[in-house]
Amino acid sequence: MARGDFGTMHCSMARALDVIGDPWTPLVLRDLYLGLTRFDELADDLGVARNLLARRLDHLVEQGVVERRAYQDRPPRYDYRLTPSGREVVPILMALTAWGDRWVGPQAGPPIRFRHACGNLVEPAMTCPACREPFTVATVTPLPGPGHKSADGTRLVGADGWKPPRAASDKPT
Amino acid sequence: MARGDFGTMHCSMARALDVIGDPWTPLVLRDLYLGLTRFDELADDLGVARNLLARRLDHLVEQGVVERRAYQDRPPRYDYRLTPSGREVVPILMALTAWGDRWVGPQAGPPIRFRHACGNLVEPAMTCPACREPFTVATVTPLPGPGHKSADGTRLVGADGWKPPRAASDKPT
DNA sequence: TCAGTGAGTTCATAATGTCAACCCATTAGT
DNA sequence: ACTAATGGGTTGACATTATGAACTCACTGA
Repeated sequence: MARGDFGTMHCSMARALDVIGDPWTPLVLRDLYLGLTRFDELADDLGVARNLLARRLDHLVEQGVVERRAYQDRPPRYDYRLTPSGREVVPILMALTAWGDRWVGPQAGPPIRFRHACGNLVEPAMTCPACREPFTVATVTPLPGPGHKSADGTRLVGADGWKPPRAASDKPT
Repeated sequence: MARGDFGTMHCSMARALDVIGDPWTPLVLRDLYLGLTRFDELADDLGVARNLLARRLDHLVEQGVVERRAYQDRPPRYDYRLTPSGREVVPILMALTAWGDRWVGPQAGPPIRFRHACGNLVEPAMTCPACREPFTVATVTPLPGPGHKSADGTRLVGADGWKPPRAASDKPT
């Protein structure tokens, strides 16, 4: 199984990873979110090799996450913007950033925080929209959906007696 | 800038990506969450090269996201479990899965869904814990935090007049 | 005319990933 | 006692991908 097959796997996460699973890609998307739009800005800001950045951007455009548009004609010049699907990834990147702060961040405290329109300074976390409680492995159960096939790592889903993973420090059963 | 430097960048997301940014790693963590624990189970389920899986697991153990423990002594046999930080990544993976369903998933519908302890079948989404509204790029503002340094892609954060990215279909200003 | 900008491309080299085969200690089957 | 199977890897050859620097090409502005 090679990385090139991610896009055809019957697994939504693998398919998502095919689009944004490259290590540079989330950083590119974050920069587009923060307001950088041009090739050189991205290359300079991230320090990524320019040919690699070109490939990543092409891929993101193909996948519909980023749009390439001309902002002048002579000479032709382009910039890059998030599409609706691209904008929907951003909160996930915020959650990832918050996780990084919590567990592997620099000692000095979070370099970046987020304020919601309601006025609150919030730590991005997954919350159940219905009851407002945070999602954790202990309070969420995976179930087979309409497109479920029992294969490729999802075969445990929906098995009778499924339990959230034991804490690493728990005794084996 | 090489991928090897991600762990030392002054950016919580880059540091998070250093830990879980490899394309296989989220799939490994998902399998551990779903209940697989053994090397061979993971290798067979994912189809990942075994030496690569060994390296990924070592890295995850080093970073404290996964714990390796002996479950028998003769012959020595080990399994892998999520640590607290590992369990905290899982909701982010759920969000990624949901994004994949929405934008790049198979036509047949989501292969997997999630039920919260409150009884609701929910689409994992980032929600403001205070006001219960979903996070979007339009309702969240990034601000410099206590550990902020103006460098490496975060220099736009907190700039006066920062605005969420325009829709790709909007006219340029 | 000459330097600079923006958006890349090309090339040599280095690092990683992939695949198949192998190893080792033990247990199960015959 | 011999044989195969299990589990958790390691080794090595080969293929793919990433990196970094230099180069291109079409302008623009001084």
